[in-house]
Amino acid sequence: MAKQTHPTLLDIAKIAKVAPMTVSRVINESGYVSAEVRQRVRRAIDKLEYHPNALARSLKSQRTHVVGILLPDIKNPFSGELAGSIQQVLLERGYSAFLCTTEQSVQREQAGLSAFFDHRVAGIVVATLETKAGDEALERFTRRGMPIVSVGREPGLAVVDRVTANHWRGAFDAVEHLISLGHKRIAYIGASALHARRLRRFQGFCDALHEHGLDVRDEWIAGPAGDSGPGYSTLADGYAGMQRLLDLSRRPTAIFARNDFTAMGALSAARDRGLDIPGDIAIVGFDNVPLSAFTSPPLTTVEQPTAEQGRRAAQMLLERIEGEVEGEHREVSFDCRLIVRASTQTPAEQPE
Amino acid sequence: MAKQTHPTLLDIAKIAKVAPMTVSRVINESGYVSAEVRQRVRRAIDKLEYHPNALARSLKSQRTHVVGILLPDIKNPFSGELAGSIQQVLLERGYSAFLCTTEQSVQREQAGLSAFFDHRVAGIVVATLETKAGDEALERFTRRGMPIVSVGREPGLAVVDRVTANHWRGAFDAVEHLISLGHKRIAYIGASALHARRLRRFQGFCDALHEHGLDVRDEWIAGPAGDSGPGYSTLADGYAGMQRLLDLSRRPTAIFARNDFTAMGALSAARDRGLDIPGDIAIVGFDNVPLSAFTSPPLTTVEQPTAEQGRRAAQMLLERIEGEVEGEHREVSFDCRLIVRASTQTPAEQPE
DNA sequence: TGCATATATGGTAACGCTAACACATCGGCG
DNA sequence: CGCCGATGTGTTAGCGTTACCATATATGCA
Repeated sequence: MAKQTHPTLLDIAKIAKVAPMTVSRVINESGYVSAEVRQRVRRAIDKLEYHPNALARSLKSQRTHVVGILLPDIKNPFSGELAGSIQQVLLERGYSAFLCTTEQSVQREQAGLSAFFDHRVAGIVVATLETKAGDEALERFTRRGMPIVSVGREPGLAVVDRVTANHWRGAFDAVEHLISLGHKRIAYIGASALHARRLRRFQGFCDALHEHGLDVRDEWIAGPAGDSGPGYSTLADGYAGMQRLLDLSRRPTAIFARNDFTAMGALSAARDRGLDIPGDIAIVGFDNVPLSAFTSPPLTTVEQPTAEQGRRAAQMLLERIEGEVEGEHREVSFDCRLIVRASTQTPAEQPE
Repeated sequence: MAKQTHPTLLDIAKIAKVAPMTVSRVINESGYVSAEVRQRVRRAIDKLEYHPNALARSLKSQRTHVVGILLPDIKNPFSGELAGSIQQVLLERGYSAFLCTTEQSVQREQAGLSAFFDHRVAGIVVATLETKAGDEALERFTRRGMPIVSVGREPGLAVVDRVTANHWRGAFDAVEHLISLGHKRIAYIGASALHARRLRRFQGFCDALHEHGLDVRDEWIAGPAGDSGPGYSTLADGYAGMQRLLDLSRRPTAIFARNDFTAMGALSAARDRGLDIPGDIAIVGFDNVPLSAFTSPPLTTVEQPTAEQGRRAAQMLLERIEGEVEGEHREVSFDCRLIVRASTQTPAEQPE
């Protein structure tokens, strides 16, 4: 067992020849301490390289300065940027982050949430997809008075405040953009029809088609090969999905991909078949990852303000933690923005 | 102030009509407890949804089950994958992760390390670039008996165990691959000559050229525009660097990029100039990010086993924490692997 | 029957810190 | 001169948990 030993308040007190309480006062700059004693204590602190034990402090004060962040998977660039922006706000206000990624595992989700709870974090930011067990756990936590903010989740129960982007609208706009270019055969890549229903981006896709009198054809909805569930969709999923769509006798002329990586996979598959983008087939992505501006052709996509969402979520959480805000759940929704690049244009003539 | 209230051992003890110590025994499954009492206690625990306070436990037992992870920036896919693989091992062994990303800020690095220390983490995994202040802090921590494992860092001081990949060799192999194809004018994109010196990938690049009697020309070393330091190099850096190289009267015929994103930026810049890859100019990346197989053309690159490094680092750290291993610092180095794809081929004839 | 051992439970103190209170000493002022 | 508030320091207790010791009954065996 690697044993660590650390000096305590008492050690400092002995060296400075004062009571522990006085040392505490120096550290917290609270109460009265004479200049002379303060200096003596400071010197002892420096000498021993003393750092207060946050565990003991938290136990005594019944509050921590730690926030739990629950993310789906860290490879997803959305998660990364979110974590970074949340952390920035936390650090500025003297909080630290306890992080857990679930990687689609309910077990990991439970383990992570338990760890948060056991360590009595001051609050939690959740950015995972809803699960039954997860929602129940969160609900238990809120009953104990733990502030929670969700990011990018459906308006579920159990949650105090909610930050999200209008994915539905973003998808709607993207698909309407394709329609306005003259596309009538528009496919979706990113989740099976079964799982897609839960996704707002997919709903926006469907609603845009309906609004313009176009069909949502089942064969034009391409999920991952093994239908692995509603998790993040990858390059390989996009590639495989596009291949399936291109094998159809009645091909789509445009693709709405669930995210940029899926779009890039689709792009790659089309290119490998010798097709021209956007001449033969148009592609729209979602998320505006940095790379989307550098593909060939650059990808038309929808931007969601990820960092803003993270910052806002952190701020809202801290407001709850510090008791600046109480009462009703709050909801903040950010707009998405269509970014038209070269991967979309009017379709070539096609046989009906 | 959002106040949380949690039941304690004492609450359970009262309900189950036993002493707190007995409850503790039930929870930890230590010592003797009769079946009947155990059941009574269990029922009380379920009724109140009691969860032991990890803070109090840690304070008493003088050990935590929390590991600090210090990362450069989370957007970097290497960091993401590393964090994920470390976490997996930690969770399996009942540990949780305290995470901090430095984003090139010495101040954030210090704040993060202090937070780790104040919370008395059981150990630390560091994957940031060396800084003077950071090394000093780590050295102080080791003096206190805190186990530390570094990943991907130089063999610096202050650190117990070290996990790394042989970046030098990977770069050497990649450049030798270009040379074997007949390239003689090979450029580097990713850091200014000043900062590149510290990078093993750059050293491998230089050494390969020297070994084959080729020059390392200063004008063929392209760093980011503002020379922003040794941090991660981006798509935009690659794009801008390639533009500068293509403006030279004496152009390179091949590019060794510091990482895949830089390579993709370079690829994009070359394409925008109407150049053919690899016909006009060959490009090699580094890291084998998923996307590198899907660019056009797919990118020749060097793979480093990121997840293995993370898992190994976590294992080594846990071995130290649990006292299974003591004494001398250990070093583990993983091999990189050249992955030849379509972005490299024999150069076209060029005027000398 | 007596005594060692296994089984079962409780009491006390301590981990490191700080809120709350107690107790000084000092200057100022009616 | 006595009283008040400001200033400076110490004492006590408790946050929730568990290590350690004490106690009590049950069981086995000579």
